[in-house]
Amino acid sequence: MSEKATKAKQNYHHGNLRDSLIEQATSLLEQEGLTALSLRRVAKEAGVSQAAPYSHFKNKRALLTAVARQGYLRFTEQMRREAETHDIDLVGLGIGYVNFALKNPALFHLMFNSNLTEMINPDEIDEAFSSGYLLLSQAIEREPLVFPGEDGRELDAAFSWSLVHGIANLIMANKLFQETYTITDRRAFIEKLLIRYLGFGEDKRLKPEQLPLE
Amino acid sequence: MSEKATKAKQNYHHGNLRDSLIEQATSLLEQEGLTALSLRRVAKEAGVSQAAPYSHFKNKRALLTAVARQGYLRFTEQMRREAETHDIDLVGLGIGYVNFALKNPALFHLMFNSNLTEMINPDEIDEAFSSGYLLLSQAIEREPLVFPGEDGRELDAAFSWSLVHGIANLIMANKLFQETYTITDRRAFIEKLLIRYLGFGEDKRLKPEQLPLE
DNA sequence: CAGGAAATCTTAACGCTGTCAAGTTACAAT
DNA sequence: ATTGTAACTTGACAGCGTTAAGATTTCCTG
Repeated sequence: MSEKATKAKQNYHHGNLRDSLIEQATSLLEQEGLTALSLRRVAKEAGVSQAAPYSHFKNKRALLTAVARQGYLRFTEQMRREAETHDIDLVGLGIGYVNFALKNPALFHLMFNSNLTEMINPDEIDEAFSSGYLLLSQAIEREPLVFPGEDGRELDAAFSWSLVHGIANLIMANKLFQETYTITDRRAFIEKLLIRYLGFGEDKRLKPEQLPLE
Repeated sequence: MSEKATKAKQNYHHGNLRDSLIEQATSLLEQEGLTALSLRRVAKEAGVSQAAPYSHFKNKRALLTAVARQGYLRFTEQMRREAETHDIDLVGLGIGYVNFALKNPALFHLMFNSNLTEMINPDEIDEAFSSGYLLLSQAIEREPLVFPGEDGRELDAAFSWSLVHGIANLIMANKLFQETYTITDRRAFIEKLLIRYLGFGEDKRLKPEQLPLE
């Protein structure tokens, strides 16, 4: 037949269904939201029957957990790249963080805000998550301490992360800006916020970084 | 009959179904989570048939919006009381904020993190929400400016709110503390965080406030 | 006080969902 | 070639949100 390389589909055995399901689920998640993401639709999109996903995932939550896990890996990779190109720096990292949230709101929501709704299994993503947290710790190490004390680093880390995480979440909830703000205003506002309150040491310069904001 | 005052139920007409539905939904939300909250269960819990809610709410989202709306009102009322008893102050307000989130995690999540999943209609809660935002603005007015400039107040407000909101969300996501931390450690950590980074002026004293943390 | 309008609630049904059991197909190893 | 196992399909189940049609009660108007 020789259509193995070109299509690799319409066979009884899909060949790469597990990854394909994660991919379709991620795409469906970002394009139509978490509510519209049903296991049956993901299966249909992947070209298999309704129950096929159960060969690779225990249930819907297991699939969503895999999606979130891959989200953390992408997140970390993207942050690392940004941090490396503009030399590693806390403000740059914060901008990258908000950036990711605004570019992938539904995925970000699944990653961070779906513990409570039990849509994902937090234990299975700890390792993917903590590799991202390492970046924050490293950046914090390079900054001067805001307050002295033995728990200074830990407090600075919690502070920085909370601030950036709060900004991202409030923007996603559409609660941070006045309605009169243009997109340019919003970008400038976010940058000011991060530079002022996250720039621990001397006054920082604006990054050429652009925030998407739609 | 004279069972109007005692029961006021098992009549064909419930009498106060709308409020009763909101109440049952709120209770179900906190006790079993958003996933377990189905319209049919809420109706059953209120002692009416599956379709009865549609006499009072257009759909499930409208009911959840009413729940979130009432959550904002309770939230504001609680914050106002806390702020008044310990004289109005930004740090106290922040503690109250985190407090509320930890005591009512599912409700808090519905209020702030469910825009994206379209479980509530944001337009119908704006008014209930903004009365709470007023408290923040007032508290900010009484604090010294962190940085001078004409948008100083606005930036300070966005900063303060983002920080507190981020702390609340990260705690709810179980991402802020090391596992070795005891509950007492966690309380102290949160208070330190808020006092250090949110105490704009002189050094603040610890409030007698206690954070629940489970 | 009568009677009709309007509000409230019930029953029944629709398509969609997550999940499971049973059977079918393809592949891999002996 | 045979057999075992993994991958997939079909069919079914209960629960979901929502709607339509009809029943019951309250409320308003005369």
